[in-house]
Amino acid sequence: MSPKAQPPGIAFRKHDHRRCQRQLLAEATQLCAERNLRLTSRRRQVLEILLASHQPMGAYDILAKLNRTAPNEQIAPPIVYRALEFLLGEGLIHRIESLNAFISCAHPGHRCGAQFLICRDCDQVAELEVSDNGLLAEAGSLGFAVDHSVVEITGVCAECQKHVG
Amino acid sequence: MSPKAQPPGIAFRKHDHRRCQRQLLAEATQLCAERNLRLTSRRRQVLEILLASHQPMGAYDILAKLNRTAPNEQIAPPIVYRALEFLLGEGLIHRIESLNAFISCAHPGHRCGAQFLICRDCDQVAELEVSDNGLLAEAGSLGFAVDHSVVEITGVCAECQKHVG
DNA sequence: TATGGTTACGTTATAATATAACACTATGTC
DNA sequence: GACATAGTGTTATATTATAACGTAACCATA
Repeated sequence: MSPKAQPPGIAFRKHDHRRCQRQLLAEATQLCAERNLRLTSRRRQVLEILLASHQPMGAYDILAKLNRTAPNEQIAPPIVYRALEFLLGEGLIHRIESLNAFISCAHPGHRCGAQFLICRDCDQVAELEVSDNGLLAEAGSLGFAVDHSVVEITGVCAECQKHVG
Repeated sequence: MSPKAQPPGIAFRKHDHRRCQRQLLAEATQLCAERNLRLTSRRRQVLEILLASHQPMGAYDILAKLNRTAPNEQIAPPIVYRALEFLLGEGLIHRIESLNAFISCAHPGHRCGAQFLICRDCDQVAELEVSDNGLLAEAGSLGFAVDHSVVEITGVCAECQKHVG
Protein backbone atom coordinates (compact mmCIF):
# COMPACT_ATOMS: atom_id res chain seq x y z
CA MET A 1 0.00 0.00 0.00
CA SER A 2 2.91 2.31 0.49
CA PRO A 3 3.02 4.65 -2.52
CA LYS A 4 5.90 4.51 -4.96
CA ALA A 5 6.78 7.65 -6.79
CA GLN A 6 8.60 8.51 -9.95
CA PRO A 7 11.50 10.93 -9.68
CA PRO A 8 10.47 14.55 -9.30
CA GLY A 9 8.79 16.22 -12.21
CA ILE A 10 10.85 17.13 -15.16
CA ALA A 11 10.17 20.77 -14.57
CA PHE A 12 12.35 20.72 -11.49
CA ARG A 13 15.25 19.05 -13.27
CA LYS A 14 17.61 20.12 -15.97
CA HIS A 15 17.18 18.21 -19.18
CA ASP A 16 17.73 18.37 -22.93
CA HIS A 17 14.56 20.21 -23.65
CA ARG A 18 14.76 20.20 -27.44
CA ARG A 19 14.99 16.47 -27.38
CA CYS A 20 12.27 16.13 -24.76
CA GLN A 21 9.94 18.31 -26.78
CA ARG A 22 10.53 16.40 -30.00
CA GLN A 23 10.04 13.14 -28.18
CA LEU A 24 6.72 14.14 -26.66
CA LEU A 25 5.43 15.49 -29.93
CA ALA A 26 6.38 12.27 -31.65
CA GLU A 27 4.60 10.25 -28.98
CA ALA A 28 1.51 12.40 -29.41
CA THR A 29 1.58 11.93 -33.15
CA GLN A 30 1.90 8.19 -32.85
CA LEU A 31 -0.73 7.95 -30.19
CA CYS A 32 -3.24 9.82 -32.35
CA ALA A 33 -2.41 7.62 -35.30
CA GLU A 34 -2.99 4.51 -33.20
CA ARG A 35 -6.28 5.85 -31.96
CA ASN A 36 -7.31 6.94 -35.40
CA LEU A 37 -7.60 10.54 -34.36
CA ARG A 38 -6.57 13.66 -36.17
CA LEU A 39 -3.79 15.69 -34.64
CA THR A 40 -4.70 18.61 -36.87
CA SER A 41 -2.41 21.56 -37.30
CA ARG A 42 -4.39 23.65 -34.82
CA ARG A 43 -4.21 20.94 -32.23
CA ARG A 44 -0.56 20.41 -32.89
CA GLN A 45 0.07 24.14 -32.66
CA VAL A 46 -1.54 24.30 -29.25
CA LEU A 47 0.30 21.20 -28.08
CA GLU A 48 3.57 22.65 -29.31
CA ILE A 49 2.98 25.85 -27.42
CA LEU A 50 2.47 23.84 -24.25
CA LEU A 51 5.46 21.63 -24.99
CA ALA A 52 7.66 24.65 -25.47
CA SER A 53 7.81 25.01 -21.72
CA HIS A 54 6.96 22.64 -18.95
CA GLN A 55 5.11 25.49 -17.32
CA PRO A 56 1.38 25.79 -17.04
CA MET A 57 -0.24 28.33 -19.33
CA GLY A 58 -3.65 29.91 -19.27
CA ALA A 59 -5.90 29.47 -22.28
CA TYR A 60 -5.56 33.15 -23.05
CA ASP A 61 -1.79 32.97 -22.87
CA ILE A 62 -1.92 30.26 -25.49
CA LEU A 63 -4.33 32.34 -27.50
CA ALA A 64 -1.97 35.28 -27.34
CA LYS A 65 0.91 33.12 -28.52
CA LEU A 66 -1.11 31.85 -31.43
CA ASN A 67 -2.03 35.36 -32.40
CA ARG A 68 1.54 36.52 -32.06
CA THR A 69 2.70 33.71 -34.34
CA ALA A 70 0.20 34.59 -37.03
CA PRO A 71 -0.61 38.28 -36.70
CA ASN A 72 -2.69 38.29 -39.87
CA GLU A 73 -5.35 35.87 -38.65
CA GLN A 74 -7.29 36.75 -35.54
CA ILE A 75 -7.88 33.64 -33.49
CA ALA A 76 -10.69 33.56 -30.95
CA PRO A 77 -11.05 31.72 -27.62
CA PRO A 78 -13.23 28.81 -28.76
CA ILE A 79 -10.51 27.64 -31.10
CA VAL A 80 -8.07 27.32 -28.26
CA TYR A 81 -10.55 25.75 -25.90
CA ARG A 82 -11.52 23.16 -28.47
CA ALA A 83 -7.95 22.17 -29.10
CA LEU A 84 -7.37 21.98 -25.35
CA GLU A 85 -10.45 19.83 -24.95
CA PHE A 86 -9.15 17.37 -27.50
CA LEU A 87 -5.70 17.23 -25.98
CA LEU A 88 -7.12 16.79 -22.50
CA GLY A 89 -9.37 14.01 -23.69
CA GLU A 90 -6.43 12.12 -25.13
CA GLY A 91 -4.28 12.59 -22.08
CA LEU A 92 -1.74 14.71 -23.92
CA ILE A 93 -2.11 17.63 -21.57
CA HIS A 94 -3.49 18.26 -18.11
CA ARG A 95 -5.56 20.98 -16.62
CA ILE A 96 -4.31 22.47 -13.38
CA GLU A 97 -7.55 23.36 -11.66
CA SER A 98 -6.08 25.55 -9.00
CA LEU A 99 -4.37 27.71 -11.61
CA ASN A 100 -6.99 27.63 -14.35
CA ALA A 101 -4.14 26.59 -16.56
CA PHE A 102 -2.93 23.83 -18.81
CA ILE A 103 0.31 21.92 -18.96
CA SER A 104 1.74 19.31 -21.25
CA CYS A 105 1.67 15.80 -19.91
CA ALA A 106 4.94 14.16 -19.04
CA HIS A 107 3.61 10.66 -19.68
CA PRO A 108 1.30 11.06 -22.65
CA GLY A 109 -1.50 8.63 -23.03
CA HIS A 110 -1.29 7.00 -19.63
CA ARG A 111 -4.69 8.44 -18.81
CA CYS A 112 -4.19 7.58 -15.18
CA GLY A 113 -4.47 10.46 -12.80
CA ALA A 114 -1.45 12.63 -12.34
CA GLN A 115 -0.42 14.63 -9.32
CA PHE A 116 1.19 18.02 -9.32
CA LEU A 117 3.56 19.89 -7.10
CA ILE A 118 3.17 23.59 -7.71
CA CYS A 119 5.84 25.96 -6.50
CA ARG A 120 4.31 29.32 -5.69
CA ASP A 121 7.71 30.93 -5.80
CA CYS A 122 9.09 29.93 -9.19
CA ASP A 123 5.70 28.90 -10.60
CA GLN A 124 7.12 25.64 -11.83
CA VAL A 125 4.96 22.57 -11.76
CA ALA A 126 6.23 19.03 -11.34
CA GLU A 127 4.14 16.11 -12.43
CA LEU A 128 4.35 13.03 -10.28
CA GLU A 129 2.89 9.68 -11.00
CA VAL A 130 2.28 7.96 -7.73
CA SER A 131 0.94 4.52 -8.46
CA ASP A 132 -1.31 4.32 -5.45
CA ASN A 133 -2.20 7.29 -3.38
CA GLY A 134 -4.44 5.37 -1.02
CA LEU A 135 -7.25 7.74 -1.65
CA LEU A 136 -8.40 6.04 -4.79
CA ALA A 137 -8.48 2.78 -2.89
CA GLU A 138 -10.48 4.51 -0.20
CA ALA A 139 -12.93 5.84 -2.75
CA GLY A 140 -13.28 2.37 -4.19
CA SER A 141 -13.98 0.87 -0.80
CA LEU A 142 -16.83 3.36 -0.39
CA GLY A 143 -18.34 2.12 -3.61
CA PHE A 144 -17.45 5.34 -5.37
CA ALA A 145 -16.64 4.81 -9.06
CA VAL A 146 -13.75 7.11 -9.87
CA ASP A 147 -13.67 8.97 -13.17
CA HIS A 148 -11.00 11.49 -12.69
CA SER A 149 -8.82 12.73 -9.90
CA VAL A 150 -7.34 16.11 -9.28
CA VAL A 151 -4.34 16.25 -6.98
CA GLU A 152 -2.52 19.55 -6.74
CA ILE A 153 -0.12 20.39 -3.98
CA THR A 154 0.99 23.96 -3.61
CA GLY A 155 4.08 25.02 -1.72
CA VAL A 156 7.70 25.91 -2.20
CA CYS A 157 10.10 23.66 -4.06
CA ALA A 158 13.46 22.67 -2.65
CA GLU A 159 15.34 24.98 -4.99
CA CYS A 160 13.34 28.05 -4.00
CA GLN A 161 13.72 27.26 -0.33
CA LYS A 162 17.48 27.68 -0.74
CA HIS A 163 17.25 31.10 -2.32
CA VAL A 164 14.99 31.93 0.62
CA GLY A 165 12.32 34.57 0.05
CA MET B 1 1.77 4.38 5.85
CA SER B 2 -1.54 2.84 4.94
CA PRO B 3 -4.11 5.61 4.96
CA LYS B 4 -6.92 5.64 7.49
CA ALA B 5 -10.12 7.31 6.50
CA GLN B 6 -13.06 8.78 8.33
CA PRO B 7 -16.49 7.48 7.39
CA PRO B 8 -17.79 8.84 4.10
CA GLY B 9 -18.68 12.49 3.98
CA ILE B 10 -21.78 13.64 5.68
CA ALA B 11 -23.30 14.62 2.38
CA PHE B 12 -23.73 11.01 1.44
CA ARG B 13 -25.44 10.06 4.68
CA LYS B 14 -28.75 10.93 6.27
CA HIS B 15 -28.40 13.04 9.36
CA ASP B 16 -30.20 15.53 11.58
CA HIS B 17 -29.30 18.50 9.51
CA ARG B 18 -30.78 21.20 11.76
CA ARG B 19 -28.63 19.95 14.56
CA CYS B 20 -25.57 19.60 12.37
CA GLN B 21 -25.94 23.11 11.07
CA ARG B 22 -26.35 24.59 14.54
CA GLN B 23 -23.38 22.63 15.74
CA LEU B 24 -21.08 23.81 12.95
CA LEU B 25 -22.15 27.40 13.37
CA ALA B 26 -21.46 27.17 17.09
CA GLU B 27 -18.05 25.73 16.42
CA ALA B 28 -17.32 28.53 13.98
CA THR B 29 -18.40 31.12 16.49
CA GLN B 30 -16.25 29.64 19.21
CA LEU B 31 -13.28 29.21 16.94
CA CYS B 32 -13.40 32.87 15.90
CA ALA B 33 -13.69 33.93 19.51
CA GLU B 34 -10.66 31.85 20.42
CA ARG B 35 -8.69 33.30 17.55
CA ASN B 36 -9.84 36.79 18.36
CA LEU B 37 -11.44 37.23 14.96
CA ARG B 38 -14.72 38.82 14.05
CA LEU B 39 -17.38 36.56 12.66
CA THR B 40 -19.32 39.58 11.45
CA SER B 41 -22.89 39.32 10.33
CA ARG B 42 -21.90 39.27 6.67
CA ARG B 43 -19.45 36.49 7.26
CA ARG B 44 -21.94 34.59 9.33
CA GLN B 45 -24.59 35.10 6.65
CA VAL B 46 -22.34 33.59 4.00
CA LEU B 47 -21.34 30.74 6.27
CA GLU B 48 -25.00 30.05 7.07
CA ILE B 49 -25.85 29.91 3.40
CA LEU B 50 -23.15 27.33 2.88
CA LEU B 51 -24.17 25.41 6.00
CA ALA B 52 -27.76 25.27 4.81
CA SER B 53 -26.75 22.52 2.45
CA HIS B 54 -23.73 20.31 2.32
CA GLN B 55 -23.58 21.04 -1.36
CA PRO B 56 -21.00 23.19 -3.06
CA MET B 57 -22.20 26.59 -4.20
CA GLY B 58 -20.73 29.09 -6.61
CA ALA B 59 -19.93 32.56 -5.36
CA TYR B 60 -22.69 33.96 -7.53
CA ASP B 61 -25.20 31.47 -6.16
CA ILE B 62 -24.37 32.71 -2.70
CA LEU B 63 -24.64 36.26 -3.95
CA ALA B 64 -28.08 35.54 -5.39
CA LYS B 65 -29.19 34.03 -2.10
CA LEU B 66 -28.02 37.06 -0.20
CA ASN B 67 -29.85 39.33 -2.55
CA ARG B 68 -32.99 37.22 -2.34
CA THR B 69 -32.89 37.40 1.44
CA ALA B 70 -32.61 41.17 1.46
CA PRO B 71 -34.16 42.47 -1.75
CA ASN B 72 -33.80 46.08 -0.68
CA GLU B 73 -30.02 46.11 -0.52
CA GLN B 74 -28.08 45.24 -3.65
CA ILE B 75 -25.04 43.22 -2.72
CA ALA B 76 -22.08 43.03 -5.11
CA PRO B 77 -19.52 40.29 -5.78
CA PRO B 78 -16.61 41.65 -3.75
CA ILE B 79 -18.65 41.40 -0.57
CA VAL B 80 -19.21 37.71 -1.10
CA TYR B 81 -15.65 37.04 -2.17
CA ARG B 82 -14.31 38.81 0.88
CA ALA B 83 -16.45 36.81 3.23
CA LEU B 84 -15.41 33.63 1.43
CA GLU B 85 -11.78 34.60 1.70
CA PHE B 86 -12.10 35.02 5.43
CA LEU B 87 -13.92 31.74 5.90
CA LEU B 88 -11.40 29.90 3.73
CA GLY B 89 -8.55 31.39 5.69
CA GLU B 90 -9.96 30.12 8.94
CA GLY B 91 -10.72 26.68 7.60
CA LEU B 92 -14.46 27.09 7.99
CA ILE B 93 -15.15 26.39 4.35
CA HIS B 94 -13.32 24.85 1.42
CA ARG B 95 -12.99 25.77 -2.18
CA ILE B 96 -13.65 23.02 -4.69
CA GLU B 97 -11.28 23.97 -7.48
CA SER B 98 -12.73 21.71 -10.10
CA LEU B 99 -16.17 23.23 -9.61
CA ASN B 100 -15.22 26.82 -8.89
CA ALA B 101 -17.40 26.44 -5.87
CA PHE B 102 -17.36 26.60 -2.11
CA ILE B 103 -18.56 24.19 0.54
CA SER B 104 -18.80 24.28 4.29
CA CYS B 105 -16.13 22.35 6.09
CA ALA B 106 -17.14 19.25 7.96
CA HIS B 107 -14.30 19.56 10.44
CA PRO B 108 -13.94 23.28 11.04
CA GLY B 109 -10.62 24.58 12.08
CA HIS B 110 -8.58 21.47 11.42
CA ARG B 111 -6.74 23.35 8.69
CA CYS B 112 -5.28 20.11 7.42
CA GLY B 113 -6.00 19.32 3.83
CA ALA B 114 -9.29 17.74 3.01
CA GLN B 115 -10.18 15.45 0.17
CA PHE B 116 -13.39 15.41 -1.77
CA LEU B 117 -15.43 12.84 -3.58
CA ILE B 118 -17.63 14.59 -6.11
CA CYS B 119 -20.55 12.71 -7.62
CA ARG B 120 -21.22 14.00 -11.11
CA ASP B 121 -24.68 12.46 -11.04
CA CYS B 122 -26.23 13.85 -7.87
CA ASP B 123 -23.69 16.67 -7.50
CA GLN B 124 -23.14 15.80 -3.88
CA VAL B 125 -19.71 16.18 -2.40
CA ALA B 126 -18.30 14.12 0.42
CA GLU B 127 -15.43 15.39 2.47
CA LEU B 128 -12.94 12.80 3.60
CA GLU B 129 -10.11 13.30 5.97
CA VAL B 130 -7.45 10.79 5.16
CA SER B 131 -4.67 11.17 7.67
CA ASP B 132 -1.88 10.32 5.30
CA ASN B 133 -2.32 10.08 1.62
CA GLY B 134 1.28 9.20 0.89
CA LEU B 135 1.58 12.04 -1.51
CA LEU B 136 2.32 14.61 1.15
CA ALA B 137 5.04 12.34 2.43
CA GLU B 138 6.35 12.02 -1.09
CA ALA B 139 6.36 15.78 -1.49
CA GLY B 140 8.21 16.08 1.78
CA SER B 141 10.83 13.59 0.69
CA LEU B 142 11.48 15.72 -2.39
CA GLY B 143 12.13 18.68 -0.17
CA PHE B 144 8.94 20.35 -1.22
CA ALA B 145 7.39 22.44 1.55
CA VAL B 146 3.66 21.92 1.32
CA ASP B 147 1.31 24.82 1.87
CA HIS B 148 -1.97 23.54 0.67
CA SER B 149 -3.28 20.49 -1.05
CA VAL B 150 -6.18 20.05 -3.40
CA VAL B 151 -7.57 16.56 -3.76
CA GLU B 152 -10.78 16.20 -5.69
CA ILE B 153 -12.03 12.91 -7.03
CA THR B 154 -14.87 12.98 -9.50
CA GLY B 155 -17.03 9.98 -10.28
CA VAL B 156 -20.33 8.38 -9.39
CA CYS B 157 -21.31 7.67 -5.80
CA ALA B 158 -22.58 4.28 -4.67
CA GLU B 159 -26.15 5.52 -4.39
CA CYS B 160 -26.25 6.86 -7.93
CA GLN B 161 -24.75 3.68 -9.30
CA LYS B 162 -27.82 1.81 -8.04
CA HIS B 163 -30.30 4.10 -9.75
CA VAL B 164 -28.21 3.54 -12.81
CA GLY B 165 -28.13 6.32 -15.41
C1' DT C 1 -15.81 61.07 24.83
C1' DA C 2 -12.89 62.86 21.20
C1' DT C 3 -9.12 61.00 18.24
C1' DG C 4 -6.87 58.23 15.30
C1' DG C 5 -5.66 53.64 13.59
C1' DT C 6 -7.35 49.57 11.80
C1' DT C 7 -10.59 46.34 9.95
C1' DA C 8 -14.57 45.47 7.47
C1' DC C 9 -18.05 46.90 4.23
C1' DG C 10 -20.10 49.12 0.09
C1' DT C 11 -19.83 50.54 -4.79
C1' DT C 12 -18.31 50.97 -9.45
C1' DA C 13 -15.97 49.32 -12.95
C1' DT C 14 -13.47 45.90 -15.25
C1' DA C 15 -10.46 41.78 -15.75
C1' DA C 16 -9.99 36.91 -16.62
C1' DT C 17 -11.88 32.59 -17.85
C1' DA C 18 -15.14 29.91 -20.54
C1' DT C 19 -19.03 28.61 -23.63
C1' DA C 20 -23.33 28.87 -26.80
C1' DA C 21 -24.78 29.15 -31.25
C1' DC C 22 -24.36 29.10 -35.89
C1' DA C 23 -21.94 29.32 -40.41
C1' DC C 24 -18.27 27.51 -43.13
C1' DT C 25 -14.52 24.23 -44.60
C1' DA C 26 -12.07 20.05 -44.94
C1' DT C 27 -12.00 15.00 -44.98
C1' DG C 28 -13.44 10.52 -45.95
C1' DT C 29 -16.99 7.32 -48.14
C1' DC C 30 -19.99 5.69 -51.38
C1' DG D 1 -19.85 14.48 -57.25
C1' DA D 2 -23.09 13.92 -53.10
C1' DC D 3 -23.29 13.11 -48.70
C1' DA D 4 -22.14 12.65 -43.73
C1' DT D 5 -19.12 13.92 -40.31
C1' DA D 6 -15.52 16.25 -37.88
C1' DG D 7 -13.08 20.24 -37.42
C1' DT D 8 -12.62 25.29 -37.73
C1' DG D 9 -13.98 30.20 -37.76
C1' DT D 10 -16.81 34.01 -35.91
C1' DT D 11 -19.83 36.64 -33.04
C1' DA D 12 -21.72 37.31 -28.98
C1' DT D 13 -22.23 36.48 -24.26
C1' DA D 14 -21.96 33.88 -19.83
C1' DT D 15 -19.45 33.02 -15.68
C1' DT D 16 -16.03 33.79 -12.27
C1' DA D 17 -13.06 37.03 -9.93
C1' DT D 18 -10.64 41.33 -8.61
C1' DA D 19 -8.87 46.35 -8.59
C1' DA D 20 -9.56 50.63 -6.76
C1' DC D 21 -11.45 53.78 -3.90
C1' DG D 22 -14.65 55.71 -0.52
C1' DT D 23 -17.44 54.98 3.85
C1' DA D 24 -18.69 52.94 8.19
C1' DA D 25 -17.84 50.25 12.31
C1' DC D 26 -14.80 48.89 15.92
C1' DC D 27 -11.57 49.70 19.50
C1' DA D 28 -7.79 51.39 21.93
C1' DT D 29 -5.93 55.11 24.32
C1' DA D 30 -5.62 59.79 26.05
